[in-house]
Amino acid sequence: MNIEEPKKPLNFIEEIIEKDLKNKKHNGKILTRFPPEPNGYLHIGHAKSICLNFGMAQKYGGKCNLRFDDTNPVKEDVEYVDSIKEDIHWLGFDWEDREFYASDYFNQLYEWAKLLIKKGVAYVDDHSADEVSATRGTPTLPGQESPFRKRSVEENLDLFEKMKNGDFPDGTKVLRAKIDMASPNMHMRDPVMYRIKHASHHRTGDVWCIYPMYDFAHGQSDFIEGITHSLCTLEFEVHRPLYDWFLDHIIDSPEVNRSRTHQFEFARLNLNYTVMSKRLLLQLVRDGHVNGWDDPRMPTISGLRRRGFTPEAIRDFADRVGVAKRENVIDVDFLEHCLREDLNKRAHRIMGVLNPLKVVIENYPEGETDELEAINNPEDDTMGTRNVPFSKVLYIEQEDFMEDPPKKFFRLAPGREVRLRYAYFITCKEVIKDKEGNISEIICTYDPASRGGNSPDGRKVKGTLHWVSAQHAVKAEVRLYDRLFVKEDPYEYKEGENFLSNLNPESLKTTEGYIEPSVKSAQPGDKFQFERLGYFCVDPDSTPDKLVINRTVTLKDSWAKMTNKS
RNA sequence: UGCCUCGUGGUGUAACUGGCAACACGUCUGACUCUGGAUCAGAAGAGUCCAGGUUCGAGCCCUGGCGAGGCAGCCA
Repeated sequence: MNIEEPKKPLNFIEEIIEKDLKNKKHNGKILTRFPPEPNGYLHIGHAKSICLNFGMAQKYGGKCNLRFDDTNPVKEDVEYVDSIKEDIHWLGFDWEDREFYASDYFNQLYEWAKLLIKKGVAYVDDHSADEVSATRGTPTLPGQESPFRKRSVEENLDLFEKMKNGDFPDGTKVLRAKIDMASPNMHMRDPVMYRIKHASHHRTGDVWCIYPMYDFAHGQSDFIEGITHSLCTLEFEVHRPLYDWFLDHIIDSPEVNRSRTHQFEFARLNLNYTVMSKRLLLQLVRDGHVNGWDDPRMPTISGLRRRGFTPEAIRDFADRVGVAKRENVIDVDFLEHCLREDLNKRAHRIMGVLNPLKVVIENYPEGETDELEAINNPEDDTMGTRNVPFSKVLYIEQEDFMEDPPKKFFRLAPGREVRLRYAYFITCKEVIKDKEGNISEIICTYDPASRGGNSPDGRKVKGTLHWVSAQHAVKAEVRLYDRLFVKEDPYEYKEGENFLSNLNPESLKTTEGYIEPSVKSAQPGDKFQFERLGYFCVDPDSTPDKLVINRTVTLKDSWAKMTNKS
């Protein structure tokens, strides 16, 4: 465990686990589970839960199960099962052979339902959904008992079996727990345990036409698997009495009961400039506001992966935001900070120009090419060096030249000398404009003695620019992403509007970039830093003759910050 | 006029279970630099939602307010 000096403070879950471990509550065992419903793609909020559940298991020498909460066949699909498994593995976690489904337990659940009927604490209700709803009361008003509540055990057993056999159409009957229609906790007002759905299930096919509700499946699934700590988000807090109630009525052995599973709730992750609801994410996909679940602007795991995030960065993020019970909204900047920190250490550096400005080196021999050595990663010299070709015609970034520069502009301007990274010092001699007066190219001279980037006379230049040789550069489609929403809180909109009106119309801009030839061999998923610009990765849309590159995140830019202020 | 949970710098998370609030991110300085990146050094920023109470002493305990979130699917 952790007996070391720095001892990071424990979150409340860790405190509970350590206490339980000390008291040998579960015979010193820890077993958690990650229980997604396969009805959508996983997002960064799930990543927090995955990291927590697998992380606790790892930290305390336990295991973590993967269990699909597949109790509602009409919403679920294998497509989602597959994507969820892929995402969890990609994040770096493994459930080994412990891949379970709530549907694995349908038989057992059915038996337990009959047991509750026999105990007189469950009954078949003929009410329609509307009637059930109308008699449930409100949070401030008690509900009314159903007239079917006092059916005999025999009748209930018979009816329930007929429900199972498919004798009744959808919605005509439900099995309910007999608890307390006046309970201040709505979930205890005779909650529905089973409903009829003549729908085929992605795993059990047409074997069943009645399906258990979440509340009647989750706690028991935890119990069957021997989960010690069932971690979920805050909205399930009010379900806990019910979670316990079902178990109370199912477990008859005091010894088993002593170490049985317990639910603990933590606050879900929220990010600003982002929506996290599966329903809304689905809407974005279905209505074509983004290009699929893995659109790099989506907060889905698959979107982040395609955007160029690393699992390490996401895990670090999950670790650093912590776990507590209070509502929180985390700055997306912090997520990006964690990413930059990771990529800074590992990303191969190359040069690429996004908004090219032609530079002609007047005194450089026509047709000649020079190979200059460039460092692949200044943070890690084991990554070595590469050669970058230099020639008479180059591209630099438009923003790196100003005809009439302000005080603190360190880059190129008429008469000024700057360094081209790993290459030469150049001095701007002339600015050439087109008929409209736009700068079309600039003429410079270079100092051959500054080859490699330093001048023998020790003179200094204030600016260093990235560049690319025009004749050697590889063209690529570069996709520049920005946040999907313009508002910090996308749910804040005017009356009559919805969250879609907060979509950022400029969340994706595409441009043609010129990149140094070493990218030619890059494969989808490869990540690198374009010096001075940001981190980028190769998109799977790339083909052998067309490179598509995503901008993952920009570098911090203190010049931009300065100019934005004034 | 119900129940549950929560309320600590701008944002998160801590405070050895009562000893005058720490860490990270952000912000602002400065140093260094062949990425205006990275790195390094430093600063500002909360007196812990409010009001009482217990105590020598409270962010931690008690009482009462106020505020936020959750709960009325045959969704999970």
